[in-house]
Amino acid sequence: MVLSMSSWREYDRGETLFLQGETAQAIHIVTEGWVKLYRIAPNGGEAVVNVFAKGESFGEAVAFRGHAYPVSAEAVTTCEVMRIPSVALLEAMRKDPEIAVSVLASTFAHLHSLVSQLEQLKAQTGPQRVAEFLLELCEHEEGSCVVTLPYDKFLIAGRLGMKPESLSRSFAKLKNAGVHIKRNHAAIDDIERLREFSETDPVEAWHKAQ
Amino acid sequence: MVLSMSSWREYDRGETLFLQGETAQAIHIVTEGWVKLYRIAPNGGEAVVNVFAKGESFGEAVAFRGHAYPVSAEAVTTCEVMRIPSVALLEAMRKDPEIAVSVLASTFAHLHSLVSQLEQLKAQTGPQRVAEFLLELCEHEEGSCVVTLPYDKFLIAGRLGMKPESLSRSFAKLKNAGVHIKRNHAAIDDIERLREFSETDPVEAWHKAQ
DNA sequence: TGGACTAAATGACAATAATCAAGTTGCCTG
DNA sequence: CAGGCAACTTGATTATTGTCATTTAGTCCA
Repeated sequence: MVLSMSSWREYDRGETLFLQGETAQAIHIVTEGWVKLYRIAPNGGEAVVNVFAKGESFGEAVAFRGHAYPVSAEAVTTCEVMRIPSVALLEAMRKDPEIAVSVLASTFAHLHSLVSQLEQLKAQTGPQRVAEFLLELCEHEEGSCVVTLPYDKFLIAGRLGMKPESLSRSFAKLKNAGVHIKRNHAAIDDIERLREFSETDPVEAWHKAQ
Repeated sequence: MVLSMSSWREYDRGETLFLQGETAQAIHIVTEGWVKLYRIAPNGGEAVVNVFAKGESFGEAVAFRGHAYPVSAEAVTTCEVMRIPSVALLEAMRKDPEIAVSVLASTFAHLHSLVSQLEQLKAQTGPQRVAEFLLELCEHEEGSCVVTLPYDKFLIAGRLGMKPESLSRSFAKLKNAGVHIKRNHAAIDDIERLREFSETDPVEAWHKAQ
């Protein structure tokens, strides 16, 4: 039932899914590619709020009330997105409250991710945020590994609240924590060591980075 | 029904309502005073995520899944808090899906507030964030007004992602935008002018602040 | 193979915010 | 009213980040 009312679309890189201020009438699920949520401040600055990958959904909380989107969405790669009209999901929710609970759970995940970002911005230095970003990409908890940077450095910088130049310098500092960047791959010598770097006091971290 | 299962408690200033990592079993509604939500980063830094006033609720999204709180909560003034066990609300939601929708709406409000904070941190300078904070306290859209700072400056600084000293200096810079601080009151000469300050380009704002 | 384009790194400098230290100010209490 | 405490302000210095300009490297395509 829900599926029957859903539509499905492809977007090219750079294409806009919706703009902040538009009235929300559907929730979106990324089925392929990457979508970024960003916000333009009145002074013109862009803040990347989140980047969603395959399987993730966004816009739940907004759509239900027909509020205006607080953010804009843009495809950062060619991608496929499923669109579920909010009326369809609302109806489903009325029939099965379990659905309501799982929508809430998903919304909570977003809330949690925003809280994490706030913590990082307020309490960590640039290189520490980069370290944490890399750690989240790792699949293991220890040892060494090589991760692929999921999108270009310009976007990563935005996501971490810094300029591309600063990201570049952060990568340079992380060499002392055993991280080597080559193209869009990052080789991490020792995951534990990198985690320690991201968790130590900023002033200590500074000495280590020298 | 829901109310019959709820409890009600007073907290002294500085008392902890819950700590991050604890399992959530209830949502909280502030009926008097102020409660801050904060998060301690692994490196020891504290990030104030939000400060809630009378009438506001928090913890909805977490409680439903019995997840661990991502943040800690502490009373910043003496306050009264209502506690609704999540089982009670879950049951109510099953009976009346409308409740689910309104819980989602409230969760969305939090989500929106977090997005705003991210935007401010990523795209605005310190003084601009302070200006915006003051504007949110104003009840009018234009003209002049006097607002009362809702909590002490140490906490305001934390909420805005800066050190108390920086807040102090920001206030000093805002004198040029027609803001005068006296004790815990801020007199704003011209709301429009202050808004313009918070919305102009950082580099322009700098010239104006000289 | 050789441009031409783009992404990224680097250097020099300005600007913003943190840190440390020293004053204020107001308030409470004996 | 003096003394002491706590919150806040101010000053001097350092560190981090942003900005602008330039260089390097990689990729595409004829």
